[in-house]
Amino acid sequence: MSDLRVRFAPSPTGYLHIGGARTALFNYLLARQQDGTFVLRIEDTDVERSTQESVDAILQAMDWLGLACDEGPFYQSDRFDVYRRKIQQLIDEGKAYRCYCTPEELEAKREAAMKEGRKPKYDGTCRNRSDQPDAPSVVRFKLPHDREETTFVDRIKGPITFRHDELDDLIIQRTDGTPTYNFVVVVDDAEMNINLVIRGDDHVNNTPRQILLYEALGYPVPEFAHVPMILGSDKKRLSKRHGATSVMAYQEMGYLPESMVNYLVRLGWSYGDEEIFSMADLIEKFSLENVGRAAGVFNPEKLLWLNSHYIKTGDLDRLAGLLQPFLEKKGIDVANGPDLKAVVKTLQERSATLVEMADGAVFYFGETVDYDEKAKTKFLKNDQRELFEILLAQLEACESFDEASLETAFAGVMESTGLKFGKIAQPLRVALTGGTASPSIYQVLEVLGKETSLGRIKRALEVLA
RNA sequence: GUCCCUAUCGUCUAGCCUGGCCCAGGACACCGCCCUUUCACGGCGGCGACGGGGGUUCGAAUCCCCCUGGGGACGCCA
Repeated sequence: MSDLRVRFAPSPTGYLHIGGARTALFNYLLARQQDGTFVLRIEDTDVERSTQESVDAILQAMDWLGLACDEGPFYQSDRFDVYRRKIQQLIDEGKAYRCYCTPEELEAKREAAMKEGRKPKYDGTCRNRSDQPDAPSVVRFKLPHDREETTFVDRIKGPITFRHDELDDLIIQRTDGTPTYNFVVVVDDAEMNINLVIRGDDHVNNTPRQILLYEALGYPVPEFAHVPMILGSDKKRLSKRHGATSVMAYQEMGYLPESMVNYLVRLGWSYGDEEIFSMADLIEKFSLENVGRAAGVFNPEKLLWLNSHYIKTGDLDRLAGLLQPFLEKKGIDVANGPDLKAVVKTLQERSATLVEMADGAVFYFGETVDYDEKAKTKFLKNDQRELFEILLAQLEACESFDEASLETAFAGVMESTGLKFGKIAQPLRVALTGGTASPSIYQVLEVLGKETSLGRIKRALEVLA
């Protein structure tokens, strides 16, 4: 085991979204690759907005993607006493102080600053006061001014420098006594010995003050790697109006987890011209050095393409198992039909999602099919009566319904009717499947089986008009 | 507004560090052709980009500067 320790630290205020999943994935890949440790920490210091349902949803999504953690999940809500001690320590050392300014006062100052074109910062009103009014207070970190700027070398973006006069005294404890994000993230990452923090780009601005906090607390400063954001097609931050952003929504839409993993990793990372990566490939090949520095646009079409690839090449047994719930959701009793593996085999080349596959599979189940109206009027006409009767006789005589004997039977039909294959196949397809698009007619016959196939042809004979 | 990040086809990207092999390669999408019993798959081909301006250099997508565009942050959210 190497000493690399990384973590994923979602806040449980909703489902796991695309962006979070990618961050989690990058952490996971590096941990596995370097035989390090992947820690999962639930950032629920905002007691108001955090829910157990969200925690469960996040855990479920990570499980679906195959991102198992090595330690955790740890909950920050279990650790409030640790934070309280550390805050007291800072106060005792004169590195933090109580501030009695009200939210209203602060808001007014912010607005005024913005209006004057200044960066809205806390003005330090309470920084040096010695009285202790009997009023609600927050605790602020006293930003050290012993140097003018802080620089860190981001593993993805390179060196980044912030001048300290851009920073202000941030609140580390709220009026209600709970600690804030920028404080707990430092304490926890330090206490959990995290030495590489991989997180979203939106945190670079927090990094310098966090570094100052590490120093004030006497902790070693970890390395940072800030991964770019994911945008929607309009280059705005990805949100629900761009479509589904929840990882699990894609499972419901019939996506395979490996498609999502493959897509997510290629969004902002590349390995030459390669497009297809298994988790094992990624563990071997992933590197922060090849992660791009600019934000990327989420492209559902490419995800769909990857999904069709993985369905096309997927294991039949597994796909059958994954497909079953989608069929059941449509009210289909899979026991009343052919072997699911055989069904999948006929459909995997023509389905981009499991939902599509389920749609395409319904005709295999049940005694009869519902005819598509247009298909029926076009192909189930009275002048096809003779064709169907010959078809019926030839297929009846067909001992086994394998491709070879079916071909023989069709040759017979073509000979006695003088029709081309297409003229036979299309009406038969409608009789068998109810529609004009399906797997190859031989496959359909074979999978449906002799009894069902003949039954459906007989029924077609009854409805000819 | 201020600060930070960023910039190759519509999108994801290779190339950039170590200038010439790049009148820029791959993938998705799109278009056409082929294959074909339908729908698909597949094969072949096409469309399509170095944001702009200055430098440096014999030579720049590659190095430097400015501009512009895009994103992010500026919370008693994380």
